[in-house]
Amino acid sequence: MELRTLRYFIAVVETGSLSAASQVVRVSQPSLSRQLAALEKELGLGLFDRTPRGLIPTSAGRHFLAIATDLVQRADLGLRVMKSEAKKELLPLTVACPAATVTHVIAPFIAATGAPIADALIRDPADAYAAVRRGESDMAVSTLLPEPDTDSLLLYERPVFIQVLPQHPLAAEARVDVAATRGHRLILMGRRSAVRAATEAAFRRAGVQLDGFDEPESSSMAQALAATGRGACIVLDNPTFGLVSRPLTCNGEAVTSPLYGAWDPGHYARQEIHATMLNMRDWMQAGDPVSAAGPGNTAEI
Amino acid sequence: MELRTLRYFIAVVETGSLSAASQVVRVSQPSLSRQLAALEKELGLGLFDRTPRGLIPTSAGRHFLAIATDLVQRADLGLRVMKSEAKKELLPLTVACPAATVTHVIAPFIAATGAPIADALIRDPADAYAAVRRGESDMAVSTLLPEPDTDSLLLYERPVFIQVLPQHPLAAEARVDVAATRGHRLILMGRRSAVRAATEAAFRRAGVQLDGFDEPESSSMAQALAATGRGACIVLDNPTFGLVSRPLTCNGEAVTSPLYGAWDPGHYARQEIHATMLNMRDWMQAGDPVSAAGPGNTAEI
DNA sequence: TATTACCTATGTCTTTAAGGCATATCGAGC
DNA sequence: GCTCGATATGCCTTAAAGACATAGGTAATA
Repeated sequence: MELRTLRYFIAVVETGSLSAASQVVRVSQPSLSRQLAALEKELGLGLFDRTPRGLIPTSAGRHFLAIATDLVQRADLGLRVMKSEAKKELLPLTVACPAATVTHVIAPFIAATGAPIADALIRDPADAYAAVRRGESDMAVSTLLPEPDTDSLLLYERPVFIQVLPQHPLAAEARVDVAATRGHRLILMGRRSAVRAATEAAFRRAGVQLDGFDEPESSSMAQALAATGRGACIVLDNPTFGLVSRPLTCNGEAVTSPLYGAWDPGHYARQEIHATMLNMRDWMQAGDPVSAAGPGNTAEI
Repeated sequence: MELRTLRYFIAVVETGSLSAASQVVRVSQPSLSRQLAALEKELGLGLFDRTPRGLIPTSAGRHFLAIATDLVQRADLGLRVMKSEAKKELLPLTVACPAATVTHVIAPFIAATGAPIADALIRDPADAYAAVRRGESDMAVSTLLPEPDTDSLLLYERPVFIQVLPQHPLAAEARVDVAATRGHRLILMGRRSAVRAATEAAFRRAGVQLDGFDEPESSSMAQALAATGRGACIVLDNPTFGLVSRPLTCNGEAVTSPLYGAWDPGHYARQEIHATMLNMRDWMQAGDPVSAAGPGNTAEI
């Protein structure tokens, strides 16, 4: 069993046929046919059911797919790690996180510190950790609580902002208490987001009724922005361009939503990932451009 | 980079020379020389310093060794898992645990349930978890608290026994309270064992002074047995052949020491390992031959 | 029902990489 | 300077991967 064979196997599962896989791995179809047969013989079981329309993996084949992808993924990762070591530079890391986190956290962090983050994959908060698990990225940044079997870190307790058009009455205040939102229409983004949970908890704590945010528009940023034109307020952790952002407070305390970093404890470059995450945490806590911004600064955009 | 190459690389690191490694992997020395050179070229860095006395790995080489062994180990494990699946049987598991655990727990468990445990590696309690981490065994059973990044299970709270010769006055009691040991010489095995910790805690709780167990003989079972001839009492969780074992109690409650099971959460057969561990736990809790034994039964041997 | 259009499997040949043998080379120790 | 034990290299052999042509089989379709 060699890694090459495993790559062929994976390509066949993914494409569903030898002919199609042969295009992907740039090897002739007969060669694939023979090597798969040899692999099945070595393992002692059938990995595919052959049909005239292609190959469909058996249950053993699906099981082996998990093993094979794990191995190939680790091998590629190992190669990446060693090659970066050869160039005597830090391994260029990739991070999976929501789109707003890229623009508001990752990009400024890279700009400020030169951290070795080479690419960012846009993922839902709920899918960011899964991307790490699938090996698509080296680490994840998300608002959701990391799963217990990953290495993780609380990066920052990010303030939640009330975001309105400049002419909105709430824009006159430096900070907005939950009680002060009474009579205003609030829009919370996402059905199961951490910001929504933190906001709902704050309103519950303050004993203030909260309504009007399960509307359909709450899932679309464009519709939410349109609603601000009709006087609505968006509740979000990342300031929105064109709106004035005012920290939301509850009994004088800022309402916050956590931001976590997570990575695979079995990653060959876990030390470097851990170091990068610690840097990101320190950088955010020392002077997150968002939270440190005064009313006339970044938070105003 | 293929698995074959990685195996060669590992053999060279382990033997320290191409000539010696060529004996191990049954490939000629020149072939190894060439393949290692090709590997170094592919990675873009030197893995070894060549000396007239052999090859010594560079720091990059030592780093790559960790990656290579991890990959090869997982590949072998994957092959094992698939082959057991091919034979439609459970994967024959191996367990690392202390010697006494084999005779008193693992062996009776296999005999009673037919669990798929094919082999047991004798390891110190402190080294059992490390054996799993090194890939030497699929799971570990130990008295020590498992490390947080492994999957683990509390198997059983095992009673601690006072073990004496049949003619010893304490043998007349069905159970021995910590207070009743006053005036007797106690021997605790091991300097940092869980049984010692549990026993010391029980004596502290009862306010009874405990002494005489930091003697040199406490580390050797043979010397401890000899001491019983001079009236001493051994404190252990596993009954000892030739001695009478009486449960140790503290304020009426049995003094116990925990037994844990642990395994690698990334193991390809983690479900099967988990199931086996759950079976072991249920079996121990339903009727551990040691704890269930009356005074005239197993505990008497 | 015959045809067509896709598949996969197999026979045969080519190419490439691994492997083996002999030997050159090198450095430490005597 | 010589020997010994190591690695590296030239040259040949072998085995496996790969390519090409083609056989065989099934589903959709005329």
